[in-house]
Amino acid sequence: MPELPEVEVTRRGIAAPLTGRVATAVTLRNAQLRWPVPADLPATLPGQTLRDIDRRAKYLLLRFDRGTLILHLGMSGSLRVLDRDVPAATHDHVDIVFGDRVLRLRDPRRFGAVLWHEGADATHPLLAGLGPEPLGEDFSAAGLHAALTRRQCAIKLAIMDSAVVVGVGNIYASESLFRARLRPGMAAQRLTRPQCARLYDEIRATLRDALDAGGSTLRDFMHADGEPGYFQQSYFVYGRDGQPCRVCGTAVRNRRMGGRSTFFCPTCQR
DNA sequence: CCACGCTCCTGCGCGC
DNA sequence: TGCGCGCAGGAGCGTG
Repeated sequence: MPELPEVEVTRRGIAAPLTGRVATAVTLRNAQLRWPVPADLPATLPGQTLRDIDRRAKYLLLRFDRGTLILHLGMSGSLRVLDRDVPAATHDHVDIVFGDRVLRLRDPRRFGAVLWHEGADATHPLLAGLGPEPLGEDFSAAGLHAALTRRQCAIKLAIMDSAVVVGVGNIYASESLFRARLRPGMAAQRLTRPQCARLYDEIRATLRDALDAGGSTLRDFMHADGEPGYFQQSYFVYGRDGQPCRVCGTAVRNRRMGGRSTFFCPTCQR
């Protein structure tokens, strides 16, 4: 499941071979993603040069001459750059062809999105209203504290809210809270300033560590027959229900919060 | 403004 | 061995 580090690794992986190239064709095999892929994309995109690729939250923003192609990988999406004549497989829904190369979106669960937007990012409903980037300069311990003082919900749900901070998914929410030694169920507004500072630090450290781990796989990222740059990672608590905490040995617990599995160590997290 | 539950979809793991 | 069920999950969106 692509979280922010995986999306950033994907961005770097596809930017290197594609930036500066001209789109020559678009193939839509299945336009029914989370929202319909615009049917006129095969008419819109060809002839336009890919100038740059940015990322905002988990959205990839492919900057073309006359607009931005917004991509989201959902839960199961992946992007690869391949030779154009590599046959498409099951769940390969969209191709953006760049001459002899192709950017191919595979997304078995089709929670992803491919959208076209002309105009400033802030004018798009999916991008307007997003909170700060966790690794950016707009995110701060003080700002996090301010955002949390209004929230009565559990801290885990708060940091997964894109209005508070973007890019913290279910896995890294549990991991960040473990590293900050905070119970996922504690009320967001009850975090003290020092606790907010710790959480701020650990959200960033958790994402940066994952990014570093992913960066090491970047070398192999674009092999035509390889899987994209998702990487194995050893988690402190995520997915480790009943197994010993790596710090103190207490059995890790799994509790459902907001319909999502939430893992924590009852001893280390208070 | 805030909180919560529903929804989209397929692959996988488990129980029988 | 095979079948069917339930769960997993990002995040927008409608409702209270």
